[in-house]
Amino acid sequence: MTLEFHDSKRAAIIAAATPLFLANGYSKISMEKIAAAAPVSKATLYNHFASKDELLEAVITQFCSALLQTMNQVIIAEDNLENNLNKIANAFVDLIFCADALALYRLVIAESRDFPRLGQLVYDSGAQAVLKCLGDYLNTSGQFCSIAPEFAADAFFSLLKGDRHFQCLLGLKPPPTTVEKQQLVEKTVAFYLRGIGYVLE
Amino acid sequence: MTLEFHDSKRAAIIAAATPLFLANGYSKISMEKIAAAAPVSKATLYNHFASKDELLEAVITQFCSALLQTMNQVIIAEDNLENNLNKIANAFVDLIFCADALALYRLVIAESRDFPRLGQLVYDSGAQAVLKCLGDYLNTSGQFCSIAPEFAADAFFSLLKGDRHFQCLLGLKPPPTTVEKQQLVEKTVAFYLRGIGYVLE
DNA sequence: GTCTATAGATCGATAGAC
DNA sequence: GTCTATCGATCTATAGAC
Repeated sequence: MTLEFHDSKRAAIIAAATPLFLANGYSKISMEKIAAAAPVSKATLYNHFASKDELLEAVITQFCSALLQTMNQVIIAEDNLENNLNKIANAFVDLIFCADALALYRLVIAESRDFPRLGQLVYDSGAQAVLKCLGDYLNTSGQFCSIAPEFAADAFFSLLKGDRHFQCLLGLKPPPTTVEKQQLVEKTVAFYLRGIGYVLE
Repeated sequence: MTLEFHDSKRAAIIAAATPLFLANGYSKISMEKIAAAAPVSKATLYNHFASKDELLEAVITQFCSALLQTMNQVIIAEDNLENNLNKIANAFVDLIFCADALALYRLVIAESRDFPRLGQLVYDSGAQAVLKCLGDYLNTSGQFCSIAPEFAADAFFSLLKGDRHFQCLLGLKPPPTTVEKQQLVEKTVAFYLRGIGYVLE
């Protein structure tokens, strides 16, 4: 058995770096702090990740797929539009308002200028997949006043985000409670169905 | 005449720091670079601003009021709802999609964790004022299916932001062109009027 | 592969001359 | 008030022993 990298150390590094980056941002966390939290030496850190940039990318990649697992489990059944939209809306607000997702938003927006690949990575595995899913569903389930499906899908998620999401990003308000999220979904779906010209059954 | 601070130097410092912070972020710009760009010595910089934090706050404060001047010039005339919404929408998308505003979004979201006052400052002088203005207008111009005015105002601006604003924040897409903005406003206003239950005249 | 120790650079903030 | 020069701390990344 030749000398090999210990995957457990790599996992430990990522596990230690993830909450540090999410809670404090990229530039405020040094490789020294990550090494101490792992805990490994700084040299070991650089044996597994060629640079701090590379470590950040690994952290974001793994964290994105973990976050999106719940959203991908939403299955659109053979039900009426209103019920399906409610189901999608609940999963979506749970996703975007959880503390981890908010921290991810902040981190990626902050670092996307210096790491363009980061923004692309998060968008492709997140927003884009969700938008396409709803767009396809709307496209197959009927035509609504000749609204383009892409526009309709975008509108749905934008309404659900709303101003509250922005306030949460700025740390001005806490994430909505379960009750607040329920009210948000109800009002939004009702508004949305009228907007796309759907007549309630 | 006693020794006094030269206001022109203070203005020069802010003028030099503003584009640097907006284009590169807070932590990547050193006081040395700002001093060199002003141009003043680093000691002079610290005579006008006790710390780097204080300088950032002054930069954001001044930049916010400058950005919002155009939006505040929108006057809601005695016209029908559709025309007024179109007017407001055009001013809003011009504001939020301009390169300066996008850079401000990125900067404030990135730094709001370490400077909570920054987020409050930007939100109060920006989003909150705009939301309240539209909410009051909707409240006086009629009742729409018993939708709360705050919800209705939030929905309008959220629809206008849409996914494109997020993509612009991440640097994945350029700001929409004049034509694209026009299309966005048209589609959004039409969708919105149906959503709030307004019958086109 | 992992460790300790350190190089090399940059940062925020200050001291003292004028 | 403004300047030059510098302190003390912190950072990313690496060299060499085991």
